[in-house]
Amino acid sequence: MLIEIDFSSDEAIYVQLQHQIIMGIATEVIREGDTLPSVRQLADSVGINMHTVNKAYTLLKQAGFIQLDRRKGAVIAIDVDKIQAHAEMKRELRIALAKGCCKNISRAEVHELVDELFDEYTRECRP
Amino acid sequence: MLIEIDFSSDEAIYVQLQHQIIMGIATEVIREGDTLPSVRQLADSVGINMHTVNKAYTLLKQAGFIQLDRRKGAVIAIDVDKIQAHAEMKRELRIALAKGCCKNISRAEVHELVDELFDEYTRECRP
DNA sequence: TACTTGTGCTAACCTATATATAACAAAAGA
DNA sequence: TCTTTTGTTATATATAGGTTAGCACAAGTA
Repeated sequence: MLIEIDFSSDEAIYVQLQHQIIMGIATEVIREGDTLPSVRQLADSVGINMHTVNKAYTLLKQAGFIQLDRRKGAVIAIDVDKIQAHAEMKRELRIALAKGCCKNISRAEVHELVDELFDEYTRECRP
Repeated sequence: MLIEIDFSSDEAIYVQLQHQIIMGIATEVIREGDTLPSVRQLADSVGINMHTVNKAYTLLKQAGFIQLDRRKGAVIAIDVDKIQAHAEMKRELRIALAKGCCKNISRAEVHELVDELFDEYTRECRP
């Protein structure tokens, strides 16, 4: 999986790493059971410090996206907690949608945008 | 408009201020033309520094939610740039929805959530 | 044995956040 | 006119977060 970091971005490197790996799972570039490069390998290939990668991996583990195993390295393993995931999404969407509402973006336009984004994700999202 | 700050939150105070004011506009607690308290008044009433409020106001001005006038103070004035607002929302939703997709939250469930959130906003969102 | 793995620790550097204090010109009100 | 309040700018300080560096260890691999 190709990972690219924008060093001029105002987003922290470890946050960018998390986002790219989550996008990789959603778009099925990487799938359950696949392994990510080790913290040292990824740090070397991207050109950042080992601890920055470790921070991203640790947070992804806490969020239930990967599991860290000394034998296998970082393995994609989704721990589905729909209650928590739903609550987290609601919290994140509340402000984003309010901003759009202030800017006269209609409910229908948001629905269109959701469909557009979901079409990017090839991963099967079960109801 | 009542503003409450959670000092134990990991969100910066000036970010919390922005969010609460944006939510206030979306829920029509404050409307176009209404004035916000001055930076010093709000700082005093909330118990924070003047510069923290000023930072929030300046960013809200740059984002096109308020206008700062030496005579009237901070006035709610929406500068609608739908192109930019749409792009910004798309960027913010991309990661949030990808997370949900990984956690098996379906497209339909997201649509429900969008409707649920939009029902909180009483402001008329024109298409 | 030699190597790599995740993990833990300390230290240093830079930036971001928040505070305090001060000062200024423009506008409002008395 | 005088005073007060306004947004704005500036400087300084303290704390927290992000990133890097180097070192070390136990567990697992080749």
